[in-house]
Amino acid sequence: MKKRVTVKDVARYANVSPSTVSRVLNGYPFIKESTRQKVERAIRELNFEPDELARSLITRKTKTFGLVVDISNPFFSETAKVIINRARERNYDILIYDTSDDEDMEQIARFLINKNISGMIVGTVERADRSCEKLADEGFHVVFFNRKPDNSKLFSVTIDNRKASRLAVEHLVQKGHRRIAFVGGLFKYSTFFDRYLGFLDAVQEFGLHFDEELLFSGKLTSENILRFVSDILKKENRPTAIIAASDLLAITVLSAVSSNGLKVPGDVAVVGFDNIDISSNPYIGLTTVSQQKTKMAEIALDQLMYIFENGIGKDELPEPVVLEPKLIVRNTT
Amino acid sequence: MKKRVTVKDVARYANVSPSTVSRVLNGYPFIKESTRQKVERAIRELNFEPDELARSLITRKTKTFGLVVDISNPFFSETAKVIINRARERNYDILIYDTSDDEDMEQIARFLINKNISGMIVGTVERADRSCEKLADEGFHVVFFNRKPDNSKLFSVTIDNRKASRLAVEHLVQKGHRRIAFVGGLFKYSTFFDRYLGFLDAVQEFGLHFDEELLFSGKLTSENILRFVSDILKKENRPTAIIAASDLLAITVLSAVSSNGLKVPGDVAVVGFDNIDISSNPYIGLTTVSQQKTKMAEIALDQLMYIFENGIGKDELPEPVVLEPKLIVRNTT
DNA sequence: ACTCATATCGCAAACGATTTCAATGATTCC
DNA sequence: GGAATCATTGAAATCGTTTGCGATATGAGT
Repeated sequence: MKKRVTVKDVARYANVSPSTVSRVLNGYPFIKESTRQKVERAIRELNFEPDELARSLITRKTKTFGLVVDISNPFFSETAKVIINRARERNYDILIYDTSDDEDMEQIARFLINKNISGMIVGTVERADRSCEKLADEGFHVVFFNRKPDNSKLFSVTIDNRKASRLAVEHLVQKGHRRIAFVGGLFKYSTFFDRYLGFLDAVQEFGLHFDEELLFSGKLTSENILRFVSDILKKENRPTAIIAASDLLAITVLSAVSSNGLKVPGDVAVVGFDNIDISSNPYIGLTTVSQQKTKMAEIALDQLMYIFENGIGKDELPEPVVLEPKLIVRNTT
Repeated sequence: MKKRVTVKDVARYANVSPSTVSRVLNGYPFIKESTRQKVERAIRELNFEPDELARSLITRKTKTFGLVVDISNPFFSETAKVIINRARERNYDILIYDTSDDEDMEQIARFLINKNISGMIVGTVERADRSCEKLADEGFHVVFFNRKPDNSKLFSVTIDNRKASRLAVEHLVQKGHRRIAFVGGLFKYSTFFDRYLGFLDAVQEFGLHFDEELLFSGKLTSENILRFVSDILKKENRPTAIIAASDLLAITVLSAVSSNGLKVPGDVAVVGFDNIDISSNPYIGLTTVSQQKTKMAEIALDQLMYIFENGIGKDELPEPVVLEPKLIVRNTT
C-alpha cells in the first residue's frame, strides 16, 4: 500500500504553504514566477497528482460528464467510443446514462447532479424542454448531440438532416427513381422530423408525385416496418426506392424487400441514414447518408468542456453547429 | 441552490452525535435499537442521502466499477447496457474503459485505482496475467467476463465455448454437412481458442475429415476473411458449411459467400456465435450459438459487488461460472 | 456494595484539497 | 519620506463523512 503524495508533501518539499501549491495548481494569477517554478518542480519530482475526490468535495463539481444515450444502439455506442476516449485523454470521466425510452430530462439531470456531475451530453430523449436551461445556473451544463432542442438556447451539434434527406432523394432521382417511399421514425424526434421535411422538400424540388401511402411514421417495431413495406410493395405501382430514417431501419427494410421476392437494388433501391459500422459490411453494403459521427462527438464534448472550464457569459449563446451530411453510395442503390 | 442535508443535520434532528448517524448508516452492530430507529426516522424525514464524495475521501473507495471492453462492438455494448442499468439500480456507477487493442491489464488497473475505483469487469484484453491477483490485496477486485483467465484464481463468467462449438457442428452434421470450415479469431483469446478446441472435439466425435486448409485463425480484417472464404469456396470439394467465431465475422462470411455466387443456406450454411441483436434482424437471420449475454452480464456484476461488499476470504476462491450455450436456428442453416 | 466486562455513544481528529482573510513586502505617488 | 496601492503568501476554516479512543451506563459476578 503505497503512500499518497499530497499537497502538503509538495508544499514542504518546495518550502511554501499548501495554499500556494493549490494556487499554482489552479492557475491563480498572482504567484511570483520563481515560486511557481519551485512548486512545479516539486510537483514533477514528487510525481504528485491532485486527489480529485478531495477537490470535488470542496468545489462541488467533478470532472465527469453524463452521456445520455441508448448505449446498445450502434450509432450511439460508436459515438460513445469517441467521446469516452477523448474525455480520457483530457482527464475527464464519462458516465453513461442509458435510456431507451423517453425519460424526463430534468429527472435525469437531477440524478446526475446528485452525483456532482458537471454536465451532460444528450443524444436520446424526446425533446429538450426548457427545464434544462435553468440548470445552467446551478452549474450544470447541457449540450445536445444529434438532436436539436427546439425553441431553446442550449448548444447542439447535429447534421443538416433536412439536407441529408434531400441528398438521398437527389441520388435516387439521378438513378431514375420517381416513386420513393419514406420510412420515418416518430416525428417528435427532431432528427426524424427534419429528415421527413427534407424528404418533402425534395419531392417538391424534383417534381415527384407525393403519395401519402408511401409514408410511414409510426412506432418503429420490426413488425410494423415489415408489414408496411410488404404492403406498399404489393401495390400495382409500387415504389422503386425506399428511404429509411436510420441504417437499422434500412436493414429491416432490406429484409422486407427480399422476403417479398424482390431484388435490391434491381427492383427496389434502399438508402439509410447514419452510416453505422455494420452498414459498410459487404453483406449489407448499404447506401447511406453519413452523419460524420466522429466529428459530431468531438464537437459535443469539446463544447461541453469549454463551457465547463470557462463558464458561459449571460449573453454569449453558443451557436449551434450543423454539420454537412455526406452521401455514401454502396450496393443498395 | 438548495442546501444539502448532512449527517450533522440528521444528528441534530435525532438528538444524537454525527458518529452515531454514521454508524447507523454503516450497519455498525452496537447501536441500541431505539436510537437506531430514531436515526432512521430522521434520515427518512429529512430525506438525507450521504455524500459519496466525502465518504470516498475517507474510506478511499468509490461505488464505481470499471468496465473494460471494446464499447463499439455490439456484443459488448449490449452487455454494457445490462451492466450499467443493473448497477444504477443498486446505486453503483460504471466507468467504461474502452480498449480495442490489447493493453496491459495492470496499467489499466492502475489507471482505475488512481481514480479510487474499486474493481473492474474485464471483457477484452488478451489474457489475464497473474498481475491482477495481487491487486486484490490493495482492495481492487477483478472479475472476468466472457474471457477466462488461464492459470489464475480470479473469478470469471463465461459460456462453455468448447461445448458451444460442438453444438454448432452437431447442428450442421444433422443437416447433412460433412465438410465444415472454421473461421476463428486469434487463438490467444481464450474465447476463440476454446471455440476452436470444441470444433476439433466435434470433428473427431462425428468422424469428420479434418482439413487444415478449412481453418482460418489470423488477424480478423475484412479482407483476410473475404479472401480466405473465397479461396476455400473455389476448391473442387468446397465446404458446405462455415462456422465463424463471432456473429460479426459470420456476417462478413455471408457476404463472401454471396459474392462468390453461392446461396445461403442452399449451397453453404453459416453459423456464428454471440447472438448479437442485429443477427436476429430478418435480413441477416443468422443461425448462432447464443452466449446468454444478459445472464452473463448480471452474474459478473453481482459477483463483483459481492466481493466488494463482503470482502473475500483468503482461501475461499469463487468458483468460475460457466453458462450453457444455446443454439438458435435461423435462416442461414 | 464493589469490581469488571460489555454495550452504547460522543469528541475530535482525520481524509486532501480549496478559499477567505489578513499579513507582509515591494512599489508608486505626491 | 510617509501614505497608499498592489502583488504575493500563509494560517486557518471548510467541504461531509468515518473512526480511534475514551467516557458513561448497565448488568453480571462475587
